[in-house]
Amino acid sequence: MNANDFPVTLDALSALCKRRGFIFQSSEIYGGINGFWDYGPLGAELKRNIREAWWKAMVREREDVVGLDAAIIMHPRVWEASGHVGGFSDPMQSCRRCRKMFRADQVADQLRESAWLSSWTNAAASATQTDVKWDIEKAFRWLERKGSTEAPGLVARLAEAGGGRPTAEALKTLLESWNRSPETRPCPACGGELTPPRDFNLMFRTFIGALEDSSSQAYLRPETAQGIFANYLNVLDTGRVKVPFGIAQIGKAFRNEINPRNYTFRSREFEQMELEFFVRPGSDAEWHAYWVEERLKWYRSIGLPEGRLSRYVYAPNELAHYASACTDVMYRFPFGDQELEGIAARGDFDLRRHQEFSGKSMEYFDAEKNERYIPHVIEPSAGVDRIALAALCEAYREEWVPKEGGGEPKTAEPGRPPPAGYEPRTVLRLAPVLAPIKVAVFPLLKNRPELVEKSRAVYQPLRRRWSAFWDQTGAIGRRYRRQDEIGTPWCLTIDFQTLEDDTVTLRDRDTLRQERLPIAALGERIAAGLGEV
RNA sequence: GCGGGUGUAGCUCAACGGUAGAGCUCCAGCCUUCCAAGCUGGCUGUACGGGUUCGAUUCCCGUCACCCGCUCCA
Repeated sequence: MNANDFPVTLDALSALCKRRGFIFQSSEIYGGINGFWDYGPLGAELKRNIREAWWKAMVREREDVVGLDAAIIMHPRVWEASGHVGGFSDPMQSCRRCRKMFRADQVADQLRESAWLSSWTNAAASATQTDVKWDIEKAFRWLERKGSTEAPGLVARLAEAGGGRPTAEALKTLLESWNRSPETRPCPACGGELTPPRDFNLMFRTFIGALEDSSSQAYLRPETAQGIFANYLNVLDTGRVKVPFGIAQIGKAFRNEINPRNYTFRSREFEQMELEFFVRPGSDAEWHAYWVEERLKWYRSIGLPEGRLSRYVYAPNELAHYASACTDVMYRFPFGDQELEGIAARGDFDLRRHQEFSGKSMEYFDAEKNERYIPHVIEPSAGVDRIALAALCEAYREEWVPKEGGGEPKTAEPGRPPPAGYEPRTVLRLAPVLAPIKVAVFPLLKNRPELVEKSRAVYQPLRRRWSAFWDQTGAIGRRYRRQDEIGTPWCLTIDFQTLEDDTVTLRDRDTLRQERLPIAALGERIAAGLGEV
């Protein structure tokens, strides 16, 4: 890689993606809608290539993994079992000062355990034999003494209410308000003002049938994984599978993210590629390590280099209570190291929960070992859109290329004009397997019918096999540049020699080199370049 | 979600309380024997809604979107 750590900005990349038809903002003609993206003709091909590379590596080439395509909307009980409804469907309050989030129904409990509040209560309570009363004066003195360190949010709030500095009067008003309406209670962490309870469930809700009431409420799946767990028994019964085995699925998932950012990186609608790999309890660690390596290998195979990939290993206190290990595959985006995929060892949590909620036994009988158990699961879960974005970031280059051909491109130095004899180009150096268009076919000149006709004849059989493109517009150099910008690895040019001996020139996107080869050899040459042989 | 900023053609940018312009791109034609050449012609725009005004792209308000920071991301 060149010296510049992040040679591409998201601005430059998103401009190219829009200009060339990779990615559009959803509903753009109506002003756009935050958190949703549409993939144009080239983006659709790119994503399809990513999915196919994954499916090939995870399902087709393996004997121990089968595929699945489950519905997006599932029985609402699925999300109770998974834990998505319950902990996260309750209204939340966040502190306007320290920004911490609290479940509204837990604020009272958390206040009882709050350090600043007990300190304050102890200082302000004036106990008689029959009653405990708050002494405003004492309370105010505590605030003046310890408030700014122990409850800065509360002090700030009183100062605001008191017109610059805290007053006993403002305190009295505040205490009365807390007694009147519990929703105005202070932040358990800092004493600041909490927002009113708001719904922070990140699942999109919908209704089944025409009646919109609570009994018909359903959710768009926030992850594809549950479709796999819910079908575990079906696949076990019909798929002729034996532990260890996996079920793989690709599909859309939806999360009502509070604040989508970084182009397509965090979207509200996104596509996941998930594998649930079921193993014998006790072999979790071994299989987890295996899948981390497998997945990293796959990322390298689609052109993401070792140097930009990393793994984030969760510390024990970061793990969900049921997980024994989790490793994220990270990619160095222009906006920092971010997760492409999480590989988690989830134990038997999911199957056990579904057993509990559905009443169906999830036990597996292991005939070889003659034992019965609920399999443990290793879950590699990847985001298609994130991988597409990483591939685009990785591929995007601004280069200087020699004007007359013959010579290697150089990496452009940002903000400087190219040296004499060179001109700039933008190129996507996508791995050929991901390139939306594999090969472009040009007649050298468009006003020579024999060249045009011949080029069509070369093009037709190629497009039946690969995504191919034919173009006769403009000078040949311009057509090469256009293909460079969308990542087409090879361009074929039909010239006058072709008419004599049925050979064409094949121009390489990355090296700019041309080789002349017989039309009959094209199929093999391109297949080899794609690693298909 | 909070604070700040920004919205004019596909892109980069002009202009103006009274007919919105350039370069590049794109399309068509001519030309062109391998890396964005040239000539001719053409398409396309004031984010959306409301207000003020004789008249609003311009001023005001709201909404939406985008950017930056914070937050959030099971």
